[in-house]
Formats: sequence, structure tokens, C-alpha cells
Amino acid sequence: MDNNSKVRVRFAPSPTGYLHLGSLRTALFNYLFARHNKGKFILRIEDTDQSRKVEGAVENLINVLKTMGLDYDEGPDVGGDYGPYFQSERLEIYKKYCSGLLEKGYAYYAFETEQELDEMRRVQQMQGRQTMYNRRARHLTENEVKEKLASGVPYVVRLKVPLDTEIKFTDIIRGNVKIETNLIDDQVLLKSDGYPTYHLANVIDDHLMGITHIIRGEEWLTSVPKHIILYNAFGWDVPKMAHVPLILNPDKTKLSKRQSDVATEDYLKKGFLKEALVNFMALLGWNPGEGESREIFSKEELIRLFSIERVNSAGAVFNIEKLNWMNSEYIKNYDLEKLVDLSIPYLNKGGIDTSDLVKTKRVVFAIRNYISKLDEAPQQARVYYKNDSLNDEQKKIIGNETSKRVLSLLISKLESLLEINADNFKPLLSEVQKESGVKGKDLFMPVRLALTSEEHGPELGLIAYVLGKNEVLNRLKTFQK
RNA sequence: GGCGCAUUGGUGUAAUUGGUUAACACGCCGCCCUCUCAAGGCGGAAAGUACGGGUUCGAUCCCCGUAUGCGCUGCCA
Repeated sequence: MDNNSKVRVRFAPSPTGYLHLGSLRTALFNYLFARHNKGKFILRIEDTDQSRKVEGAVENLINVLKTMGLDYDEGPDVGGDYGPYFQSERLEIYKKYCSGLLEKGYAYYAFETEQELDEMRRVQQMQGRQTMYNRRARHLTENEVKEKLASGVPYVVRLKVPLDTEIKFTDIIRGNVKIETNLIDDQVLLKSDGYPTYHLANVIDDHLMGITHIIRGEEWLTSVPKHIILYNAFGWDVPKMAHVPLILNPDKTKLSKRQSDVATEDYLKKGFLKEALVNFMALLGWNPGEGESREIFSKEELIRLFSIERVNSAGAVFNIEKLNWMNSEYIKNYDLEKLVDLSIPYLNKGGIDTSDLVKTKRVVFAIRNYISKLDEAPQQARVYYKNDSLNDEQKKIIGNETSKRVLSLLISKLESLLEINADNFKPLLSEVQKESGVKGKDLFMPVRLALTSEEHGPELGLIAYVLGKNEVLNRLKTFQK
């Protein structure tokens, strides 16, 4: 990487109300790139569409980024030397630079109404021609423009795209791209409500904020020429660019609400761990290569290994099965205390009383191998809290002679045991087996029924450990007589 | 329709500068472990690299075309 200038990258979402998984990954790639290069990661809110304002969207966005651990160096709530970081608070800046473009003839006023433009498009469509602004306001005389402005007719400012040439650029991920300028629309830069469009605001802000690398979604690739025209008009350097591929549904269409959850919040809510989510999203479209076959990486490792050049250029299907697997790997290996803290809300929500912290901890220890995400915790934990009566079939099993022999033998052995831990209950059963000659199902099922009133469940050692010596004895004794 | 981008097993990916029996992981199947359910261990099926042409002694890798998918084609971002 070139270290001449300090790396500065930005994540520039428009606040739509939730953080789309695709945006999450774009943010993550920006973050990893910045941290890898010891640069700055900036959050900028692109709220220039007044009609799409969503209450509380920014707060939510910031919240999710923070819980995901994607901390930024500059942004709305943390400040920085290049603010403000809300585009809606930078209107004067855009106007100023836009006037500059107007003066130098790189942009022009246009006065069509939306209805007129719709009509223009409709006609073009009917004629099978490309739909784009016909650039007619370019030919307005100076006086015509003056008159219209003076009379207060609403106007927009449009980019005067240079005709009959080609714009070439190099994308870090995709290589060289070129587009004929005649196919590029005279994009609106300043809307009639005085707000800039994405194209104008984005170019000005990226320059003013000293952005060195633009890492963003693939959907922006075809707008790059417009941006380059703007950079040239302003006389500014064009930042390096990397357009990351889309995340797809299983049928390879763009990831959509119709086919799966798309909001990062939804996955967090279901009990995917942020570490697993980060790990998984990083590997969706990127990998460290060089014969690396591991797939579990901490954030620190990802930072160390990440390089934007190794991001894939094709879209990647979001494979929930693999996320499930990865999340279960994290759950299995997570710090137990922390996992307990994270699990408690889920257990409570499932109606499980967690006030006995010692037991709760044992329960979490016991279920961690059985769940792939936290919202499965209550269902797996339930068995450790139940004390139902047995049905007739089960009573028959537990009431027979061998079962009684097993239970009494086990009770006597248990009584001499100080405390049950995760490993010392199973050996007890082996002893019972040796001494009684009872083995297999005949040995285990009465114990299982006595302890859980279920024929299926986790291994008995775990169950005994979770219930504790007293409770185990109580339950066994109920069925001894 | 036009323009742009993409294309390795079902999915995510790997394959030093073109030379490999095309590798790994998820998922799937089977076996082992086992009272059951997971976990774990072992093994298997699964792509000849979208298709068709080139270039080359040799192409997953370079070039062209076709197909397919996606993106853009807004006073949305």
C-alpha cells in the first residue's frame, strides 16, 4: 500500500432506518482497510433526500455500527476536523461549489418540471430510445436564464457532460473501465429544493474530507464517470476506488427482504454474535488467500490480513447455513461468563427464570454445544428446569425391578460424592453398570426419566451437573420406592 | 432497449509469474463414538473451471464472441 498519504476512508450511508447487510459489509471493508493501513475511518450521513427522512434512523445506524464494533474516528457524534458529518448541514458548501461550476461553464441551469421530464422519458421509451435528459437547457441564452431566475421559476443545476469522448478509470477490484460520455446523462447536481444530489455532495465531501479511497457498493460503478467529470471540473485529484460486489439471495438476485432478513439488527436479535457476523461477512467476497485454510478469524486477525485487492469481483450468495455453523463455532468457544450475560435476555424471553446465577451458568455451559444461535437457548435449556410427572409408559419403565436396582445403587454412590461436576457423574454410572450388570438403555433410561421426565435430551453427565447433587438425589429418590 | 460489471462442485472460496489427481469450508450421505439428541472423529458423493472459438508445447489463469445473472439508465442513495 502506498503510505505517502495517510489513508482516509468513509462509510457514507443514507439513513433508511436499518443497516442492510450489504451496507454492513461495505462498512466492514472500509473499517478493515482503514485499520490495516493505520488510517482513518469516517462516518458521513448522506441525508440529502428530504422525502425519505426516517425518524430515528441515524441513531439506529450509529447504534448498530457500535454494537458491531465498527468504531469510526470521525462522524456525527464523535466530531472531527472535517465536519459537519451530516450532508444536510453542509448545504452552503455545496451551493458555493456549485456556483463555481456554473461560473466556469461546467454546469447549467435547467427549468423543466418533473412532469415535463416524465413526459420526455415516456416519449423516449415509446420510441425505443435511451431515456435521458435531452440537454436542451444547455442552449438557453444568458438572458433567458436571467429572466427565469428573476421570475422565481424553480430550477435545478445540471452537469454539462463533455460530449464525444470517453472516461476511463481503474477500479482496484475490477481493473479498467471505460464509458462513452454521450451515454452519460446531464445529471442534476442541485435539486430545486436547494439540496444537492448524491453525485455532487459525494464528490465535494470526499474531496473536502480528504478521502483517499472510495470503497462502496457495485451499484455505484456506472456513476463513476459523472464523478470523474466533476473532479476534473473542480481540478481535484480523483480518489482511488474499489467497488465491492453485491450480496445475493440463494437464487442469485440481489439480497432482498422478500427472501430473507436483510437488516443487521435482525441477525443480532436472533442471537448471532457480533464476532461471528463480522467474521462471516468479511469472508463473503473476500479471503486471505495464500493457502490460508482457516475460516475463523478474530477482528484483529482480519485487520492484519485484509487487503482490498483480494476482494472478489462477483456477487456472493448469502448462505445462512454457513453463518449458522460459524455462529455455533463462536458460541462453543466463547468466554463462558460473557456468553452467560448474552444468553440471559434470550432465556428470560423464553420464560426461563435466571435468578439463580450459578445454575444459569451451568445451563449455558451445558447448552452451548446444542445451539447455533442464542434464540435457540430457551428451547435447549428447558429440560434443565422441568419437573413433570411421567406418563404411564414412562412409569412402567422406571418402576421395574432393574430400574429400581439402578436407582438405589446410584443414590448410594452419589451420597458419598462431594459435589457433581461436569465429568464425575458418568463414571458413577459405569460403576453402577459393573456392579448391577445392567447396561445400555436399561441403565440410562430410568436415570434420564427420573432427572428430566424425557426420553431424549443431552447427555446425563451434563444434566446431573446442571441440577446439582441435591436436586439429583431428590429426583432419584422420588422414584426409588 | 442501451451501457457497465460478473461467471470454479448446491453455497462461500483456493489454486506462487499459464504446467496441480482442481484444494479447503458449509451443506448433504455413510461409518465410528453413544441410552437419546447434539458435539467430535473418519470416509464419501459432488465442479474438469458457463458455452464456443482463439493465442500457446500447455490454459481456471491471456484475447474475442455468445449465453446467463446482476447493476445503472430518477430533482433516490
